[in-house]
Amino acid sequence: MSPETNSSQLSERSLYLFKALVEHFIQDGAPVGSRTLSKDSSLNLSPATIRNVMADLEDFGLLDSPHTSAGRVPTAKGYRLFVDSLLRVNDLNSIEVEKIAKELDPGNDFKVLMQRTSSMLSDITQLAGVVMLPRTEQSKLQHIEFVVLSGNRVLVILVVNDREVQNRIINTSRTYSASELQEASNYLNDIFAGKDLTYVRANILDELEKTKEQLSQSMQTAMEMAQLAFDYEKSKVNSDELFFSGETNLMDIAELCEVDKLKKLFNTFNQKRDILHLLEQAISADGIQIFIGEESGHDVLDNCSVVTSPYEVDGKILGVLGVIGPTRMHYERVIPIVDITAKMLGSALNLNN
Amino acid sequence: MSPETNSSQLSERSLYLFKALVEHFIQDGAPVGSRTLSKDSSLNLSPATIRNVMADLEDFGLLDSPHTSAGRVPTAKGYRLFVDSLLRVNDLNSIEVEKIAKELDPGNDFKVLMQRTSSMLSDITQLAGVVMLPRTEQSKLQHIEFVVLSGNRVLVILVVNDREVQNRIINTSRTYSASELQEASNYLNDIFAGKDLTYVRANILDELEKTKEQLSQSMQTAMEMAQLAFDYEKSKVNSDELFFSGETNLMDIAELCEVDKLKKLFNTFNQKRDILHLLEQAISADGIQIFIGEESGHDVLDNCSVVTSPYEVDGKILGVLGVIGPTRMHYERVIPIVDITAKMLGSALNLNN
DNA sequence: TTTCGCACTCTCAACGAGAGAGTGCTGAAT
DNA sequence: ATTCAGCACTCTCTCGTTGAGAGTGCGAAA
Repeated sequence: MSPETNSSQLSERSLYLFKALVEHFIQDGAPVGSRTLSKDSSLNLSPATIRNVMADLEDFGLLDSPHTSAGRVPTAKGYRLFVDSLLRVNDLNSIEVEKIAKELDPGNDFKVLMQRTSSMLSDITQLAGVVMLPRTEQSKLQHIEFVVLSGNRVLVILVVNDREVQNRIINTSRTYSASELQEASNYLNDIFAGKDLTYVRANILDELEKTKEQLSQSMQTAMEMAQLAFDYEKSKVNSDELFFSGETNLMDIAELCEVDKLKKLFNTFNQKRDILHLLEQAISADGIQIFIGEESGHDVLDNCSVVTSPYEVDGKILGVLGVIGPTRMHYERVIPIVDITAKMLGSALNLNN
Repeated sequence: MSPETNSSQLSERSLYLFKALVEHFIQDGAPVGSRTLSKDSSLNLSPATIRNVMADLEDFGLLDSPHTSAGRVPTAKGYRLFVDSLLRVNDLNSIEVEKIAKELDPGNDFKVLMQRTSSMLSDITQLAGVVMLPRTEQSKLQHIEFVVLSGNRVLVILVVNDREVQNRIINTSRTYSASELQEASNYLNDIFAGKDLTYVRANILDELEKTKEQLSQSMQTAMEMAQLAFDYEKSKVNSDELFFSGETNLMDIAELCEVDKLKKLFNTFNQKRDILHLLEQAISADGIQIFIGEESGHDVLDNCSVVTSPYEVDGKILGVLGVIGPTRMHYERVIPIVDITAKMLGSALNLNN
C-alpha cells in the first residue's frame, strides 16, 4: 500500500498540474493553493479535484505544505523531478547571446576573462555568479626570468602553462648583477623549459651537485637562484582560483533575507572551501549539473540551488562555472545561460591558444 | 540667548557625564537614561540632576533622544567631541602588537602583504578592514621582457616601480622567434629603463621613426612590440588597488542589520568608488583620521565611522589603511590598532626596498 | 470520477491594555 | 542657587484577543 516513489506512477494530469504548480511557485514565491491552480491550469478542473491531486503529490514527496491552510510548495525531490523531466528550457534570445559574447572578448588575459565571466553571469541572471579554475596538478614551466630590484632582492618571474604568470620576490645573500642573472636564466631555461614544476623542484638539487663539479660560476648562480625561487613555491598553498560576483543580488531573495542566514552564506563564499568542494564534484560530470537545496550536502546552501557547467578547451575540461541562487530560480532561463557561457568561455580561451 | 555651540561653554561636570554616557552607549548600544548614568558615574548625583545636565547637552546638539521616553544617544557632533577631546586611547597590549607584527612578515610580496593587512585588521577589530594603494601617477619602467607563447601571442612582462609586475598578452601579426624578442627587449631596456611609463608611451612613435631610418630589423621589431604593449596599457583603467576584508562582520552590528541597508553598504564596497573617494581625502591628512557617520558625505555610511591612517615608506605616503564599523565602535581600541598597523605596514614595506 | 458544500485549521494584521522605562516640571530642602 | 524627591505624562514593547482570509479535508451528490 505504501506509495511507489517512482514518478511514472503519476498520471499525465498529475504531472501537468505539478509542473504548473512549480512554475507558479517559482514566479511568485508564495505557496500555491488549489483555487489558484484551478484558474491557472487550462484543464478545467475544480479546486476540489485539484486538492485531491495535490494530496497525491504530497504523498509522493513532491510537495509540502508549510501548514494546513497554506498552499503547497515543491520539495527538493519535487524540484529534482521538475528539472529532470518536466522543464522545457528556453532558447536564449539573440540579444542576450550577443551580450554574453561581447563580454567574453577573447582579447583579454586569463584572469580578466574569468572575472568578467563571473560578473556577467551575476549581472544577466541577477543571482551570484562563480567561475572556478582548478590549479592543475601539472604545471609546465615555460620560461623563467630574473630581474634585479633594489637591495639584495631579486624578482623571479615564472611563466607556466602557456598562460599564467607567477612572480615572487626573493632575498638573496649577496648582490647579483643583471648580466649574471641573465646568464642564469638562460641556463635554467635551457635545462628546465617544458618540464613540470614538480620535476623542476625535485631536480634542482641534483643539478646543483652536477654543476658544482663543473665549477661554472654562472651555473652555480643559476641553481642557487632557482633553489630560492622554488623553495618559496613549495610553501605556497596549492590553491584553486575562484571568482565570485553578485553576492549582493542574493540579498533580495526573500527566502534568504534573514541576516544570520545571509551572514553564513557570505562567510562561506569568503572561505570558498565548501563552494570549491561542490564545484569539484561538478567538474567530473559532463554538461550542466544542478544541485538543489540540501542535496548539495552543505547546509548553508539550504534554499539554494547551484547550476554548473564545466568549460573546456580543446576537448579538455579546464574548470567549472555556474550560478548560485534560490531553489526557486528561473531554471529555464538560468540553465541555457550557464550552458552557453561555458561554451563561449571555452572558445574564448581557445582563441587565446 | 541662543546657546553657544562651543563646547568650552560646558562645565567640567557636564563633559564628564557626557563622556560616561558615550562610553556606556558604545558598550551597550541602547539609549542611556538618567537613572543608569546616576548609578554609573561615581559622582553621586540623582537622576533628576542628571536629567537637567542631559537637557543642556541636548541643547548643545551633542545628544539626541529617539523619543520622549528612551534615554539619550550621542549625535555625530557628540561623537566628534568625544573622539577629539574626551577619548583616552588605550595602549595595545603586547600580545596584540605581537599578533600584528607576525601577520606583517616582510618576506612577502606587495599584494600579499596588503591583503594580509586588511584581513588582519578585520580580524583583530571584528569590523571591516580596508587597505588602499593608490596607483601612483608616475610609474617608472624598470624592466620589460617578452615571452613567446603558442600561436601568434606574445606575453609582455613589465616591472614597474621596483615592486610591481604587470603582464599582458598581445596578439601579433606574425610569429616572432625567441631570440628576436630577446634582442627587442634588450634594446627597449636600454633606451627606456628608468623612464616614466607615460614618457615611454609618448616617445615610442618618435623612436619608431628614428629606427626606421636606421633600418635595423631588430629595433623595428622592438618598437612594434612596444607599441602593441603600450597601446593596451593606454586602454587600461587607471584603477587604484583596494583590499577589503571582514565585511560580514558588519552583519552582526545591530544598527546595520536591516537587509537593505546592508545591501547598499555591500554594493558600495563592491563598487569601491565611494570608499576610494573617502580614502583619498584621508591620504592628504597626516596621521589618524576619523570620519563619523554622515560627516563622510556618503549616506550609505550612515551609522558608520571610518578610522584611517596613511602608511608611509621612506617618509613618503604610499597609501591609506583603516577600519570601517558602526559609529558606536570602540574607538579607544580601534584607533591604536589602525595607528600601529599603519606604522608596521610602512616598515614592512621598507624592508622590502 | 468529479464536484459541491461545509466545517475546520492556521496565519496574519489590527487593536487595546498594561507594564516598563524615562522624561520634564514643580516645589521643597540644603 | 543647586540639588533632589515626587509626580504626571509620554512613548514603546509585549501579549492576548479577535476577526478576516485563505486553504484544506471530507462526505455526499451528480
